[in-house]
Amino acid sequence: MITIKEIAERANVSRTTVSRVLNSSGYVSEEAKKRVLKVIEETGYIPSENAKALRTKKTKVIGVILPKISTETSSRLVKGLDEIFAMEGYQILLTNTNLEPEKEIEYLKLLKSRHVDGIILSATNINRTLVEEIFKLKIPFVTVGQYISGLANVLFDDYQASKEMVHYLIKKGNKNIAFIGVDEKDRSVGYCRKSGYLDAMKENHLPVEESWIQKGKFDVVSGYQSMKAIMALSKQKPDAVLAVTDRLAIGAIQYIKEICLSIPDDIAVAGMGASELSKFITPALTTIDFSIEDAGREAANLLLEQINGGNYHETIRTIKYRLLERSSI
Amino acid sequence: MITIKEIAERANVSRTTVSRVLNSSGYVSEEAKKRVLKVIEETGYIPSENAKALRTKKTKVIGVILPKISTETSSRLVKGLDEIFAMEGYQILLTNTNLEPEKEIEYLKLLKSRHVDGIILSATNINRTLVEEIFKLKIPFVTVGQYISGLANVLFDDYQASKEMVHYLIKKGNKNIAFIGVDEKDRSVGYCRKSGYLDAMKENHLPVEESWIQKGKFDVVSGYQSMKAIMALSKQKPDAVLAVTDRLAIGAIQYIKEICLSIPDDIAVAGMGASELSKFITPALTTIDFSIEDAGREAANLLLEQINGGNYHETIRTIKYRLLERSSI
DNA sequence: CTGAAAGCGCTTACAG
DNA sequence: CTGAAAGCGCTTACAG
Repeated sequence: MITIKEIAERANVSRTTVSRVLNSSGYVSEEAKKRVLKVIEETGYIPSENAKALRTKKTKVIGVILPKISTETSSRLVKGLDEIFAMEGYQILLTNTNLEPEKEIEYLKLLKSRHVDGIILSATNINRTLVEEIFKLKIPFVTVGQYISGLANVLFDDYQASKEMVHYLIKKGNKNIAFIGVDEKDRSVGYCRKSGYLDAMKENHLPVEESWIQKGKFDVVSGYQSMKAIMALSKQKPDAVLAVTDRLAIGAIQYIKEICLSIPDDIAVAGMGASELSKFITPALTTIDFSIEDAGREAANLLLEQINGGNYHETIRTIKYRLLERSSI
Repeated sequence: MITIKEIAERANVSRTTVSRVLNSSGYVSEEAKKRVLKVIEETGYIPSENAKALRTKKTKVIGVILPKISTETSSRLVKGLDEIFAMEGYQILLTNTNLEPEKEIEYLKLLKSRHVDGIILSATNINRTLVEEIFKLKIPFVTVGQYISGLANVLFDDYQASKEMVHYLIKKGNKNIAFIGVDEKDRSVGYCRKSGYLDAMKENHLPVEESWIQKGKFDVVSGYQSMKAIMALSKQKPDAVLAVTDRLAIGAIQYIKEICLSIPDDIAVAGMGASELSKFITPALTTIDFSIEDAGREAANLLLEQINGGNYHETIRTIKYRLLERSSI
């Protein structure tokens, strides 16, 4: 491989001078500069970022920790991140925990060892050891999707979104509203969205039958099963259902169609997430768009602020969601 | 930051010895080893991959160049890649050209400057300069999706898949089969899939009306428009349509529904790509699953072979596709 | 305007 | 079994 040394020799200057033209820093005579540039052009020399990083302590790479690599959420988030980071000349080092919590810590260390300039964590479940490790790192850090005290957070308004959807259902004439959630260990999707539902029902003095509340697992099949359970177990049959995820909602729709009830006349269905799917299924699904790309952009900007300024105190940015009215309600 | 030097001092050994226990290489007495390990534990020392890479010329990172970051194809590909690379301790450095050809070359250089151990290129349009740059790089390299002579290629069987789908359409009783394609500059999706269609029609002695062949742009809207054009311009109305992409097919379905024709009775619709969408729209779309994850795994393995063995001659691996029979035909 | 030299944090012959 | 020293490819005070 060709190095700065060789360029220096060929151009008849010192490595210092080559470095200066490379970084346009310090004084270099036009003449010397021209010679150096010519040699670089001829040789196709590309400076080693690695060596540079070792000296300067800046790698211009950002580590991203994802819970799952090929979900729509992950790819929308990465898209938003990349938009900002690419503009500033940062690269993204991708890391996928596959939902295994030990991997989060493993990757935290790995990213540290690679001297990334900052880390973005798309979190699902937060535990104490993870948080401790994050603080040990002492590195620019932003988490998105789950709140971690003391850090920079980009959050979705899970509680309000869920609440607003219930209000919307009620406004549309529904009263007996069932709910398909997920494990509450997932604080945002599991706990907050359920709270929103419960509080909205309470505010409207609407009773909630215990059997109306079922728990699924982020996939279509468990949406189907949850809906089935709701219909089987409830005394008062619901006239609407809110699922915390579009896929869950789609599963519910499948079951409702199967038993030949009509949507939204017999049962209205609400999803959350605004997946691509939601637009094209029949009936088109009314859902919440959490604007994941915005979250990505916001997170990138927050991280950049830390990298450049060094503002490390707790920050919370809540991303605006939109309720997409379609035909399932 | 804490370095190997400090560990050495604290453990009362040389940096050499610390390095040896870090890499379990060479002889180290149990006693010395124990001391070193203890200090590492206490200090939470994490060796710098950067410094290591500078010496060893191995970074354990793989550069991936994607045409678009948040498509289903990209994320399925990355998933496959990650499965293999993660097992071998490689990280993925992600790079997104956003379909701008100049960026491909830019990122090629950037990845080189970061001393990635190899590069995976998910290609769309191939041009001469790009190919030249790739060869200049002299670095383990695999392209997926488009053939580049002299390199390791992971390809989809676009021609055969398209042909088989037409045969299937014919077997199901369709004769007048229209076609929605894309620009033929995209050799795989545009050119090969169209050839497959044309040849299958010819083999079956089926005439093709010029107006049956329309060109879209990878999105739902242009599928809709293409279908509209087909219906408006054709003398003999088609009884089936093959779209080279599921999104195109979904656009076609939208238009067909809009003019109150029934699918598949009046017009059968075939897609390609096996997007998530295809499963859930009504009617469920018959399509081709190109097994993108397999392609990712295959590409990763090919690259690893090059990295370890240094086998640089042309290779072609064609990934098996599956025809998914659903209700749109 | 220019260059010699030190140093970033590692690994690896080499000598003992 | 262990360590001194050189070197990976850069940048950056410092001196001139």
